[in-house]
Amino acid sequence: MPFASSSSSTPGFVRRTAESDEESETSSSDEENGFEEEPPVEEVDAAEEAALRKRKRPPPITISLKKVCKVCKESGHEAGFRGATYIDCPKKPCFLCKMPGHTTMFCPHRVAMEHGVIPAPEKNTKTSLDYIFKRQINDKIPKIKPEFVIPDQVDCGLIRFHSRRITCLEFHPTRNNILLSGDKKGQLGIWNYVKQLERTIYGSIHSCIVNNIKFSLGNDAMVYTSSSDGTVNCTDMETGIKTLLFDLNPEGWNGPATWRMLYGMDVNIERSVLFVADNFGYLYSVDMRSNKHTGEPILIHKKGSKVVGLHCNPVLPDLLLSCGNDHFARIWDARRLNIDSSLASLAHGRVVNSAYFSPLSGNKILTTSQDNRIRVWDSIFGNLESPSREIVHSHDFNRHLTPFRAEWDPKDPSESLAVIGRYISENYDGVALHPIDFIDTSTGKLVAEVMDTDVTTITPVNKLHPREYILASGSSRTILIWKIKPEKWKTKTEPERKQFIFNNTEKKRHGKVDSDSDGDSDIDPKGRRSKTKKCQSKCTKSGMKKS
DNA sequence: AATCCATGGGACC
DNA sequence: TGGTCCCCCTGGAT
Repeated sequence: MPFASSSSSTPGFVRRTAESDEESETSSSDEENGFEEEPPVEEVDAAEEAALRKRKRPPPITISLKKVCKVCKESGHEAGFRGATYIDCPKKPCFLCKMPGHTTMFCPHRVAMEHGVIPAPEKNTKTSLDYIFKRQINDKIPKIKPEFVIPDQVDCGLIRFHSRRITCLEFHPTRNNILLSGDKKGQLGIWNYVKQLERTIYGSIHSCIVNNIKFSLGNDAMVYTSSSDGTVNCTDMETGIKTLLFDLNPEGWNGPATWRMLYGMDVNIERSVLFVADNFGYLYSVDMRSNKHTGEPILIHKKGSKVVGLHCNPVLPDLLLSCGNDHFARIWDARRLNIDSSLASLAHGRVVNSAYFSPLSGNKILTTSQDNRIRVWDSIFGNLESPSREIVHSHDFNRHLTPFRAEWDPKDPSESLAVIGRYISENYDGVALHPIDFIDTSTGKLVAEVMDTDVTTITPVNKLHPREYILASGSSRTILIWKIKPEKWKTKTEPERKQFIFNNTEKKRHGKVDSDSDGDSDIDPKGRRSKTKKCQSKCTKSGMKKS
């Protein structure tokens, strides 16, 4: 059993570890009057003019007498945070669904905490009873699809031993308690999350971003990593000794026009072939027995564009799925790879961050695109012209974040449940938090969301354990482990949405702790006690490190 | 404490 | 095809 099994108070599961996270509290302030602290109008204009002069541009010819919107520079409204709620610029398209005519606040696809994916305008016209009623009616609607389980209780632990942001996570294929992590700097972390202090970091595996961590069947002591430094390495987990398998930049750095980076990687276990793809659209195959590059590089996406991801079909390993910056995901027969030989091209509105075959049957495809849509194709043997469903979800990202990827729950027999971090924040009791969403991809419904008041950063990297009810997340430099108690998991046909808010500081707990529950907080977003027990805080005062 | 910047991607010219 | 500017939620270095 992970998490040191002990009693329900989980003493072995230390939330804070030595040297971990002094700085993690920085952005937790939530002034309700941030706008009142803006400098006066004259200063704003002076600063703007100075900035413009600096850029050697003519000064503005108009003098605004009011505060201006920082997004559109017009007066009359202001975009930005009001407390923990972000107010959109009304002149811009909705930040969530990208359609004009409304702001994120009133987007029909808004993930609003009170009522799932129901359009937000109802927010102000209905009481919560209406939603309970509606939900109960909905529960009566029969479902054809197989059942799956959603979390009912979660427990959380975190650690910070990377020095840069986490870029990828992978559970060890056979050792249940081992999590591997890659970071922006090129380091590889190995963490036994049951024995908190048992962790290693290998600092010289790569020289920049680790984009993929994979294992090959047969030797689970060796871990394969690909990186934006253009190399694939095979590292012995025990010794940290690495073997260079593949190097796309043997000449060294000669500028961005020639520097090749590896973003996609997967292993065809049957054939012992490792596929990697670069930022110029090319696919490479490496024989894992001889560690030799085989064949010629093949252009699989628009020339000069980045191939973002690769995935081999779990049932038909010769089927290869790729996705790229050219707005396409493509299916290939790996035995007959050549230019223009793709079996299917799946069009997307923007860059495709990820594309995955479903983990059990391999028959479905789940993609995440920067157009803020998760797409599902229900059968690779069916019509692939258009997706079976498009789910609007906030995962637009800027360059400072690891791209969001919706990933299947490998344990869900119905191949419906997926997990993905959310970009847009919600106001959770005065704090802006970015939850991790569990989505039923068969209906598009949000069935659960988890977040921690100690982690105010965005959590783009998420990985579900292949066998256990555990979610690993990477949020900036922090790695989180969410344990979803198996005995508490419910099987449901129409899942009720669950929130898991970890409220770990005395400040945040103030007045909201369920005194009967041994320190477990039990609040809903408005600070009222909720009907069901939703969240558990495992951070006792003694377990916390205070600066 | 404020500012800079990383080698991103899109829109627009 | 290339240059320029813009961007809601970074975060380390200076």
